[in-house]
Amino acid sequence: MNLVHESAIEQLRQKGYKITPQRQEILKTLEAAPGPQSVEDIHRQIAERYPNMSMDTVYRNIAVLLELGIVSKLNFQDGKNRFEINCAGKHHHHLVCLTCGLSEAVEICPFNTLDQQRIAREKKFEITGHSFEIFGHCAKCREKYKL
Amino acid sequence: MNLVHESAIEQLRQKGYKITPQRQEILKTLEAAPGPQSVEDIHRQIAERYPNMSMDTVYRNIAVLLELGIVSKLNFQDGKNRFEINCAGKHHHHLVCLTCGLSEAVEICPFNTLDQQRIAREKKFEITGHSFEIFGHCAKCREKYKL
DNA sequence: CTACTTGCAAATAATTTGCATGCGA
DNA sequence: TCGCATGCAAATTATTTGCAAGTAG
Repeated sequence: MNLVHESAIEQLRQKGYKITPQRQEILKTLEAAPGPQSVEDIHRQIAERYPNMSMDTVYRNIAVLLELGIVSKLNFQDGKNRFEINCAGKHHHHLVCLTCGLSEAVEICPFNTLDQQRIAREKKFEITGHSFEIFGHCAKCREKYKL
Repeated sequence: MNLVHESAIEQLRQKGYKITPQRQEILKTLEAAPGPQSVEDIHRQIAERYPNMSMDTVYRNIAVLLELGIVSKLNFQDGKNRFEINCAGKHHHHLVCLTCGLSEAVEICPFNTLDQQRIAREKKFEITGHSFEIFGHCAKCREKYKL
């Protein structure tokens, strides 16, 4: 089946977390998502099929998935965090439209290994991650609102 | 006097905003700050001298300063936004310690003009800004908690 | 004087937590 | 069975907004 899914489930199991239907739904939703999803987004999608799924379960499970490094947290400056599943070998960042709020992935990552090593060495700082988002206005909004 | 301060005041004036003591205090606080400040940080510092300064005034004025490009908004993944004054010619980013929450500025910006132009062209995306933060553990915390 | 501002309080919005019940291993 | 998980509701935290009173220009 899906390798990402299997590996996530395996990691959960190994750390003593139980494989509940809710957890699986959250994973499935993130896997199927076209882009980063907010907790509300995730909840809404699952609630269509499981009306008694609660928001806090999403929050709690996202926290677990973050802890295990299965998902990443992104901030698009609109007051809510968004999450996306980490597909190995597909490191990327986002163009975030400040007008419509939609985001698009871009493959470029300007933060190269050399710079990382230099900073780690010079500052004795252990780097665990980085965030890089590009803000602006997308083609559609520029056209629509004459930006 | 302080050039940054003067230019900020001038911009406010030109846009029809009034130069209230509250606004000046907020600017002074940001100018004197050693790093990005949260709204609460700013409020606390001013409240020592002006006990009836309210939080919402800080929020409202930060919004104005952001609008005019006088300050930048930063997100350090801890649930609150932080702000810092834009000193011309001193573009930089931050090392954010996930243990103690403190940040340190680094001069490097990996996002070069060429990449910006390429993205703008290829995606027809108008870039207005970007955020780049490096997360991890600082030297002090690594020592203290044996990370 | 007059429009922009402020302070207060109440309203939102996002996220967290306590607790009794439920369910995977 | 046993401990992690869940759902519900209440609590927190960050931020926004309505409104009457205040003040810069």
